[in-house]
Formats: sequence, C-alpha cells, structure tokens
Amino acid sequence: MISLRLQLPYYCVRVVCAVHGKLNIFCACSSSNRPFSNLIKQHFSHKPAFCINVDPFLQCRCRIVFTGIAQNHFKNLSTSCGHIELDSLVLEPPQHAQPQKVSVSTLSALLRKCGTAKSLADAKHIHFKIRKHGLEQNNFLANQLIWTYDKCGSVKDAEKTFQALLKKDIVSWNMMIAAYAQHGHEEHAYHLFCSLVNQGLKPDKVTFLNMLAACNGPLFLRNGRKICMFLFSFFKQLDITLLTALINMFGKCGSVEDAWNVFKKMVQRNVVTWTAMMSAFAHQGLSKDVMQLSVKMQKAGVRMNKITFITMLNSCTNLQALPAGKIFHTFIVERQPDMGKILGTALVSMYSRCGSLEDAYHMFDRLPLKGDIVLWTAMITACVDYDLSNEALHLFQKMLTYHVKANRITFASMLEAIANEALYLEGKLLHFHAVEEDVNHDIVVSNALVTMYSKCGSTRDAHAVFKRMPEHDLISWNALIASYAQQGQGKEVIRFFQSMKEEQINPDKITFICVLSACSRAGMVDEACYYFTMMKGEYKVKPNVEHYRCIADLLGRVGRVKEADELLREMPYVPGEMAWSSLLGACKIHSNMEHGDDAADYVFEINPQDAAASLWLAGSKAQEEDKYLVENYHLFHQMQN
DNA sequence: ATAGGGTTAG
Repeated sequence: MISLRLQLPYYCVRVVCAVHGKLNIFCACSSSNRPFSNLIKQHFSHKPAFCINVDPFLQCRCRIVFTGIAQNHFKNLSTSCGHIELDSLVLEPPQHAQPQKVSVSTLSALLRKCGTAKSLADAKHIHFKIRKHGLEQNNFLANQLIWTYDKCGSVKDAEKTFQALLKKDIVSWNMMIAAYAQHGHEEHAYHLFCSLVNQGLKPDKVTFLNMLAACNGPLFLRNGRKICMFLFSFFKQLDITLLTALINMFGKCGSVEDAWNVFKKMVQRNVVTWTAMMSAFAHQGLSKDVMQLSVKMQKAGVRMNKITFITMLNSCTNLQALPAGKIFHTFIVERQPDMGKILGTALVSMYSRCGSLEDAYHMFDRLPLKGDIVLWTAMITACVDYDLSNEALHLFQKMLTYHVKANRITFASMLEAIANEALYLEGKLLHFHAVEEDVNHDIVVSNALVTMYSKCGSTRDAHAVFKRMPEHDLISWNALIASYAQQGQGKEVIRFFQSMKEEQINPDKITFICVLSACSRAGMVDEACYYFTMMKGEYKVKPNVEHYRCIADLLGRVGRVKEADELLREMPYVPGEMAWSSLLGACKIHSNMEHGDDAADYVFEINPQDAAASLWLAGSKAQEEDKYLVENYHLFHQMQN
C-alpha cells in the first residue's frame, strides 16, 4: 500500500503508471462533510493515466491511497499546482505543474460537485475564480454555472449569470428555463420561452421537455396547450420521450382527455408512457381507470417497474381495495424482489390506509430499510390514524435508537398523536426537540404545535407559538380560532376573525364552524346570525349540516325554539338524531310542548332507544291522560259518590 | 419522461 498526503489546495492530481494491471485508488478527506468519491479507479488494461479532481476549498487534509498490483510502478505523479508529500514512494518531481492555470474541465467538474452538494458559497467561490481567469464568457462554464446555482437554490444568481452572458446558446436558455421551473417561477419560464422564440432562436427537444415540466397544475393548462401546438408544428415527428412528457403535462394540468388522446395515438409505448398515463388517471382520482390500464399494459406485454407498482398501490388505496392490494403485493414480490424503500413504504401505507394495520406492521417489520425517515414516518402516521398514540410514541423512541432524525413531517404526525392524548409534558418535550432539529419555524410543524397546545388545554402556549410564526396560512388561523372557540371565548374568536381578514386570508367552512360554535357557546345569537349570513353571502361558503345545527342549537338554547325548528326543516339536509335531540332539550328547558312533541317524534323514529325522547313521549302521554282526568273530574267525582 | 410519509373542527 502506498499512500500520499496532499497539501491543499489542489485542483487536479495526475497519475501515470508504467505497467498494466490492477490498481485501486482510494481518496479520503480527514474532516470533510463534502461528497468525495472513495474509490476513484479500479482497473487499467492500457495507458493508466488519469486525473483526480480534488475540491480546492476543502479545509482539511486529503489522503490518497494506492493499492493493487500496479502500485509500485508509478511513472510519475503530478499536480496542477502545489507540491506533493509522499509517505513511502519517491517520484519524479511534477513536470507539468502549472501553478496558476486551471482547465475549463476542472472548473466544470468542481461546479458539478458544488451543485450536487448544494453548496452555494463554494459555487460563488468558483464563479469568482472563473471571472479571475477571464472565463466568464465561456459558454460551457456559464451554462454549468446556471445549472449549479439552480441546484444550490439561487435563481437570482442563475439569472445574473444568464443575463451577463453575451452569446447565449440554446443550452443557456434551457438551463435558465429549467431553473425557473424548478423554483416555482413557471410564468418566468414561459416568458423566457416566448422571448427565445421571438428572437428567432430554435428551441430543441430539451427546451420542450423543460417547458412541459413547467406546466404542473390546472393553472398552466393554457400555456401547456400552446406549447403542445407549437411542438406539433415544430417537429414533423415526436419521439416517445416528448409524447410521454405531453401525457404527463396534461395529467398534471388535470386534462385526462388530452392525455388519453396523446396516449391513444402513440404507435410505440414503453413502461414510462404507460405509467405516465396511469398517473394522469390517478391524478384525477380515476382509480378504476388506473386498474383497467394496468390490465391492458399486462396484455401489451410491457413489464412493470417500481414506479408503475407505486402508482397502482396508490389507486388500491383510493379504492379502499385491500384484496387487490394484496394481490399486487405478491406480484411485486415475484417481479421486484429488491423492492427498495419507496415501494416498501408505499406498501406499508397502502395496507394502513386500506384498513389493515396488521399487514402494515408486518410489512414494516420485514423491511430491512430501518434507516429511512419516510418509512418510519409512514408507520408512525399509520398508528396515529388508528388512534394508537402510545404505539406511535413507542415507535418514535425506537426510531431515535436507530439514529434516524425526525423531520418536519415526523413532527407533524407525532404532535397529532400527542394532541389526541392531551399529553402536555410530552408535547413540550417534542416542541424542544423540534427546536433542536430546527424545524419549529416550519409552517406545518407550527400549525401542529398550535393544535397540540390547544388540545392539551393551553390556549396560552398555542397563542405564543402562533405569534412567533413568520407567516400564517388558513390552517394556522383555523387552529388558533378553534383553540379559543373550544374555550367558549366568543369575543376573542371574533377579534381573531377580524385580524385574519386583515392578513387577507379568506375563511373557509372550518373557520365558520369555529366562529359559529364559539358564538353558540357564548350565547351570542345576533353575532352568530351575522356571521352565518356573511359566510353565505360574502364568502360564498355553502353551509353544511354542522353550520345549521350550530345555529339551531343556539336559537333553541336562548328560547327561540320556533325559529330553530323552522331552520331545521328548511335546511337542505336531513337533520338527523343529534339535531332533533338538541331541539328537544331546548323544548324541555323552555317548556315548549308544541315543538317538543314533534322533535321527540323524530328522535324516536330515528332511534327508539333514545331515553330522552321516550321519556318526553311518555310524559306527554301522561299529561294528556292528566288533562283528560281534569276535564272529567266532576264526572269521576260524581261516579265515586 | 413515470415516484413513498404531513398540519386545521366536532
């Protein structure tokens, strides 16, 4: 074994070996968290000369180890700059050392590393080097830079690089379009595409693939259609990739008809095409069509892959089809023995959501992928869905012993479990844990925290979390308002409702349930009616049974039994046992015989076991008998005498 | 070109 220590910074190490044979070269950095390939090259059958690219910004020592038959036959070893310290091998001094020269390919390789490592600071550093070497207008590097900035999450820097480039080639445009699309600036991507075309430049296949990927929601169907038209006019014949991308685009934009039209006309289809079409159906909730398509796919003799299976399992879930899911499971075990984490997790969640926690657990236990956070979260969520909060807590603890770090979604799920059990102390601990993992500012985690504290009875903590949030969405407001509504603090709820409007967030049916129930608990009749009207008028929220029941309850409780009764009869829903029972209760308190009799009849009709209704009807009958007795009192009296 | 886990009411 020969090893070599490098005094950094280095750009490139060049190794030339004199003989043919096996040579292993390992590279390791002492204290680096950057990605660095371990095994560089293994076997040389001829001319064993190659380069190792070393990240010049590593602030650590790098060690390269050579083993294998050819290890003692180095002809020379040189670097692009600096010098080498060798442990046990004397080599010729570096002959090709050119201290200040950096090759374009080296810089490009370094940029790629920065991109995959998502290291914006390093990317900027290399950008600086590029400028220093006067390579700013090199298209190859500039394009690579746009890509790197995109991967590092900085559209701004990508944009600057793109604009600074004087002679943009089609790759530059494509990279910039992809960067916009990746970061949710679909409209920017579209505008860029338009200006590209307007400048008389020719978009290529990649341009179209990027543009189609940028149409990822019903809002972009119009753009998608335009691109589709352009695409057909631009190419005489579209290849399978482009057509599949079209299916995918129409699927994501919610137009299955268009997707199907493309699919239907295709002469050649592969696994991806079939899966994309299934995905388009699945997107619209057309799970049966997914299943039918899978049968056709089988008949067409196209072998399914992992992604096809995942899509199909999803449809089983949507159809609540446990038997079908089980059949697919056996099928998958036959076809895909190395199912991998995503497919394994999909199976766990299919079983859980199709009503078989046992199968989900069995699947989970058999999977060897215990280092995967998504798998753990799926299993924890399954327990929460089955109301097994203690089991969820237990799993969470077990997960930590595997050194798997909880993420925002795990916390959201765990907080729900704790909220259901109203475990205040555990909730606090989990809150601290979330702070440690730096996910407490996440909107979903914050919303779950607000709810957790609210259900644990601490409106104060809930409000504190809410106030510390950088931004609020509809769910945040609903969670906060629900917390105060539960305490019956009608005035506070109305105050928050106003603030919510000030933040330009529109209330939905859940907000109004909270507002109305708060008014109801606080006995605020006029306010309740006011918000009920506002909900229907100003916000166009269609009231459901709960909303009506809430108002009817309140009207009954304050003695406006007649109005309550009318509301229940007028509403476009069947009132149900709860609604009539509640009215019956109100009639009892306010001694309203007329409406009480009817209400009791309805309750008794729905549920003859209902004690209150039976009692009322019996009482009512007794009263009738009493009345009869009173009317005929004298007669009885006379008869007795 | 196709892909697994999440938050709000009663």
